[in-house]
Amino acid sequence: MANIRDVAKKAGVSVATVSRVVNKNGYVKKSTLEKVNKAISELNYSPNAIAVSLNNKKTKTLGLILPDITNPFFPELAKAVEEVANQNGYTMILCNSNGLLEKEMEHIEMLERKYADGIILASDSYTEERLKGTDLPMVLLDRGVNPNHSSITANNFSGAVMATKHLLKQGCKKIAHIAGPKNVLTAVDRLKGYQSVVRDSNWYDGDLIIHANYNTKEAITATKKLLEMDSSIDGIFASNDLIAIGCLKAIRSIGWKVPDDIAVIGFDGISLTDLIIPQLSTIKQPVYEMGEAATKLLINEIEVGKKESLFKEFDVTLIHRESTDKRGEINE
Amino acid sequence: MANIRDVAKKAGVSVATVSRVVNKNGYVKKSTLEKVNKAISELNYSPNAIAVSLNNKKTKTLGLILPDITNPFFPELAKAVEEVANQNGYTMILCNSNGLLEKEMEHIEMLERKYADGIILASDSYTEERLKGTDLPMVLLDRGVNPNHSSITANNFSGAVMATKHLLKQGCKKIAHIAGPKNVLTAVDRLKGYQSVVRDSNWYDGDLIIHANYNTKEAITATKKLLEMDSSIDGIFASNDLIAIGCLKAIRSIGWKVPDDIAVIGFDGISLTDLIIPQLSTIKQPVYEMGEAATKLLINEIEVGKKESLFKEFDVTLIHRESTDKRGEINE
DNA sequence: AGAAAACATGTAACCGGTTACAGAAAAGGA
DNA sequence: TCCTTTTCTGTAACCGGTTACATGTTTTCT
Repeated sequence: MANIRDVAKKAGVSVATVSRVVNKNGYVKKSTLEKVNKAISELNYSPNAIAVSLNNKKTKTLGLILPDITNPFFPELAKAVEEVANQNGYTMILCNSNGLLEKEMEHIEMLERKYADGIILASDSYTEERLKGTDLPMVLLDRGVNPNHSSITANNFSGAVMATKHLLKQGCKKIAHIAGPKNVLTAVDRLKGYQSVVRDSNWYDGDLIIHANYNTKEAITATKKLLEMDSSIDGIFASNDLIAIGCLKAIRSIGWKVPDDIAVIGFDGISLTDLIIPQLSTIKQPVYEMGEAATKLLINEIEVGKKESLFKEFDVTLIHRESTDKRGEINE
Repeated sequence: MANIRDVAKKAGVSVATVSRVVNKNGYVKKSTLEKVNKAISELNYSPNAIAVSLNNKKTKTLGLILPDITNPFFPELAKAVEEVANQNGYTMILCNSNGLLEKEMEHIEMLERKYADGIILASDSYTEERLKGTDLPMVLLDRGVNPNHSSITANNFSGAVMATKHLLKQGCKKIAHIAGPKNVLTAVDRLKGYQSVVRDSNWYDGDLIIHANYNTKEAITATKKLLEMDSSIDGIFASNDLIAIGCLKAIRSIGWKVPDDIAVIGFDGISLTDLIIPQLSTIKQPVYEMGEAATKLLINEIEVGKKESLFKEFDVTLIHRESTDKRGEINE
């Protein structure tokens, strides 16, 4: 591949002039410009991005670190990040941390060595102290307010409130909550939202809360355990959609009917919820918008610098579908 | 961040010596090595990957271009690629082409400029001629044999045969096929597999084949059309799982029962098939293994060079679940 | 002991760009 | 016309590494 010296030679000018033409800065006589452009197109020259990066310490590369792209919540996020990045001339490196702090740190170090310009970190496990070594621009997803980094979140608390109230409105008399892991911020907020609604009900009992990881398998066991313990439960608010799907499977396996015997609502709004039967009610996060906002925020920090950490919280919306439709409000 | 000259100065040696220590090549006296290592750890030095790349023209970066990470088939592939890449010290750039040739070419050019070491291309739309400008190592997914590039495929034809025969064995008397787009290779192979089994049946008719894109929405319309046209159809082989899910929804909306009135089988084996109700029978591709193989092949081509193009075809497996279980073979 | 081989380290060119600086040419102003 | 300003272009240092080559020091072997 042709380099800048080849072009300079062919055009009969110096490399500096070629550089000026390519970057459209400095003075260049019209006739020279034409000569250079001719040489450029004849040699099919385009500047070596590595060499450029070595100079300006910018690679036009963003890192996206997430627990697991295989978790259906993340592909849409990744897509948003990639698209916005591309629109701004950036490229996206995808890293799976499997939720491991170690992996996260490895990835961050790698991205630093490779001179990534910034990082979007969607992490369960991150603790602030571990990050302080890094001075790369970084935007956090789902991490809550934080003095050093901007962050993007959905309103998990109010979403949980909506979900729980929705179950009540549908006529549920005893609502259980399958919560996510105790150390995950979003799970904690959703749990708090649930509690804030039901705490003062006469049927409320701490045993109605059971913890599970954000996946289907564990949710099945948890649900069975829950319903064995108390068969008067007629509503479940699951901390995310994958858990909710686990509920649905467990419920079906013991022969109960959804939503008549028991209503189920999830959280996240992954597309799967629309594909399963019965269709799952859920609290939808504007995932794409969140990824978009995170990326724009990051790019802005990279390009114009950061004044202060921003904390942006997105509203969630209730999607009412079959799995909670005890009152037949949905007409297909 | 400290650079090699800082380390050299601190250790009282030349940069060449530091480089030798870092890369463990050439001769270095034990005492010198210790001095240098001390300086390295004190300064927390790690070599600038950009500068290294500028020298050896290798970035330890792979590009993965795929139509849409949002399509549930791809996250697992992406994960495999990322994991294998990481294990070998590579990093993965993810690119969505949205199935557009233009976008694909843009991404390839960008990856070239950024000195990616190789590309894994999972493409529907690619045509050989467009690619000939590139001399980057490249492995193709789902593209069939090809003189210039190695490729990884699943055995789509034999999978389609398995699916169709499975429906027959379950007692289906008239099997329709919802095929994927005509210009997509995998879709064509699957169609051929279907035809090879049913061609000579007395009930066979070209109208039993209908085309749809690889998504749920179109599949719903297609299914309804199909069943309106011929209500004696009692089995559908869908060209992929997303289409199959569309079938399920359409069938349900007209009040038929799966699998009693009609059996449905998909293709791909995405995890969704296990989560929906009824659980979907499908032909499972070993997606992770395919991504793994593609990445290993690519890295091998990058590091040891390529002798010839390899064409590796993976076997698929039938997963028999509720959606085709007309004979009650499955005991839960 | 002397020569050859192995070990140890530094100098400087190079990868492919950008850019500060300097000098020359053209344009503008008095 | 002469001086100042603006335009134009080239030289060379620099970004942060790697490595060929030269040179010097030890070891090893006869």
